[in-house]
Amino acid sequence: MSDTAADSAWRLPDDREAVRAALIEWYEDDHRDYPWRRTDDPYEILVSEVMSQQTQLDRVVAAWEEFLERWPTTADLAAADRADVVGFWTDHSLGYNNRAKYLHEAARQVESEYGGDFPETPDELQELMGVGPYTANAVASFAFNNGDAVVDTNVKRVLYRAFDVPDDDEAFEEAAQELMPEGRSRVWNNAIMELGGVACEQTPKCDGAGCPWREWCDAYASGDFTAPDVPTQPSFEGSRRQFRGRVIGTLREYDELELDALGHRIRVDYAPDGEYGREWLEGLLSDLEDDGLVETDERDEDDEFVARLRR
DNA sequence: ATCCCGACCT
DNA sequence: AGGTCGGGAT
Repeated sequence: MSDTAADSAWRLPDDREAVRAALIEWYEDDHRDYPWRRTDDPYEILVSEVMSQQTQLDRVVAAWEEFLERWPTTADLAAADRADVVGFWTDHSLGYNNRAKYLHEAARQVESEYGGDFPETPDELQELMGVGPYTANAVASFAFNNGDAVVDTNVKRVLYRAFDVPDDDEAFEEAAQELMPEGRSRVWNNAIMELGGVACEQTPKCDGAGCPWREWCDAYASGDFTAPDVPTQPSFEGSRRQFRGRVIGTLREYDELELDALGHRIRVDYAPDGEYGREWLEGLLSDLEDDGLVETDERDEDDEFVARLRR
């Protein structure tokens, strides 16, 4: 048998129960008190997970509360106009508008396919739009205490440092699952992500945060706190994403807008026949249309091409 | 500049 | 397997 990354010589401490107990005790003793940690409503959990996928938690709190005040249940959200949900997303600077669409669509799925009651297993949850392996396990865990071990960038960093688990998705899955105490996914997944969030950060605070795993941690022993590579994103300034965001933001202010008018409002160097002109803008709008965020209309009479937010 | 509790489509 | 998707905070 070859010594691939997945079956290389990592192993968890023998004293596994002690490792588990130490982390859970550490978490229960003190942790950040985010409001979604005090609910077991799967819809409220899902909203928090989707919002926090690429947005800092401290900025999510207010948005989460307002979102649930406006659309308290999946039935409310399913009945909403997509333009309003996307608008809310933009107003609260929650990033990727696609996620607003996913959430809206997922709410409709829960209503139409599950009669308003969320499915309770990770596999079923993954069928919901925008819900992948991570989010499915998070919702199953935090709402139903019925998830498998979550593996996100925090968990990877912790496992990589503490137990020398190689930077390999299979290995992370296996190690995480082996470590999680059976039937305790709610507290466990909260705890291990909290560890990655407040102690085993990019720059670790082992002693400051009172890390409960110091006695077992390979990195703490060796002083090597290298972390798995997280792919760095290209700069946002001048990116395509930036202009997508501007299109959404601009179309919110108008019922509909003609192509050139829109172009001039999203970039100062817009020139209909230039490098960033109609052709470029139509490509952008075409993608936004495929994403279900925008609709366009060609009017034969005056040969006018208009765009508006999709309802 | 870099960070931030992934998922989708091809 | 790789490319794409926002934007505020630090």
